[in-house]
Amino acid sequence: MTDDRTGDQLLKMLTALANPHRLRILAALHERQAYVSELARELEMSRPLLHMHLQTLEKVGLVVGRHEVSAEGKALRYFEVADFDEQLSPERITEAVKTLSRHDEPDGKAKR
Amino acid sequence: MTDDRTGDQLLKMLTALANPHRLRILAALHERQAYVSELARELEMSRPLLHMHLQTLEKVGLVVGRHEVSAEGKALRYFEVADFDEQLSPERITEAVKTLSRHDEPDGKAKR
DNA sequence: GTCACGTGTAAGTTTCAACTGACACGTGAA
DNA sequence: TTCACGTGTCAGTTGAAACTTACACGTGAC
Repeated sequence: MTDDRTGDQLLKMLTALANPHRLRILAALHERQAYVSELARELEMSRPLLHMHLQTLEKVGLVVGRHEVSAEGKALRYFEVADFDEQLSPERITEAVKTLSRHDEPDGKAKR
Repeated sequence: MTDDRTGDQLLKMLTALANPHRLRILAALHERQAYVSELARELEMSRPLLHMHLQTLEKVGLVVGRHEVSAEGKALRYFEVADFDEQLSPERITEAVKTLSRHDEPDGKAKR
């Protein structure tokens, strides 16, 4: 499950991780899951900004969100970290690059 | 050597890796070392662009360069990949974030 | 009804990485 | 002396990511 990740997927994962806010978010959610506003307070960032970063993380599967209704009837959005494990080494990268798509060739479905 | 990497260093490494060109560069250099112009042809990218990416990679230590004079007296700049091995998991990230510096507090040497 | 707290998102700005094109310099070979 | 090939760097453009502000909506408590 961790080795059949394509180069494109690895690149997306790296892109998602290459941000201090998102690293902090992952660390915080690893301690305990939380809902958005709660997490925004804890990390001292604006809620829209956190929302954006959470979307980025969720899109690549590093985090999973779910809806939950609190006892007071509030519709909360809880997030928790996904359980990933990637290795970064020259060998691993060389392997991944083989399945990394190029965005310059006119043979694909790109506009030509 | 791989565990005492601070959060800041990890972030820099991730930032450097989060780019398709740089992944390709690492893969190519893992196969065999090469000098700049040579590599630019192989990867079909402009030399200034490659030069820039190589600098980025070298700055974080993912690649090391050295000067070498060819038989014809050309001063060539050879690069090879460094031997790195980093693990990416929620645990590892949580650990790294503890040593991740914040850039919003006025206690540092930042302009205030 | 209005406040406090939660959700989502759209619009606009700012910041920065990525990229191109051009210049400068050095060498050996024709 | 000019060409082919190597090096390095700078100035300027561009496009995407990051971020702020503001709006819209829903609920239970006062």
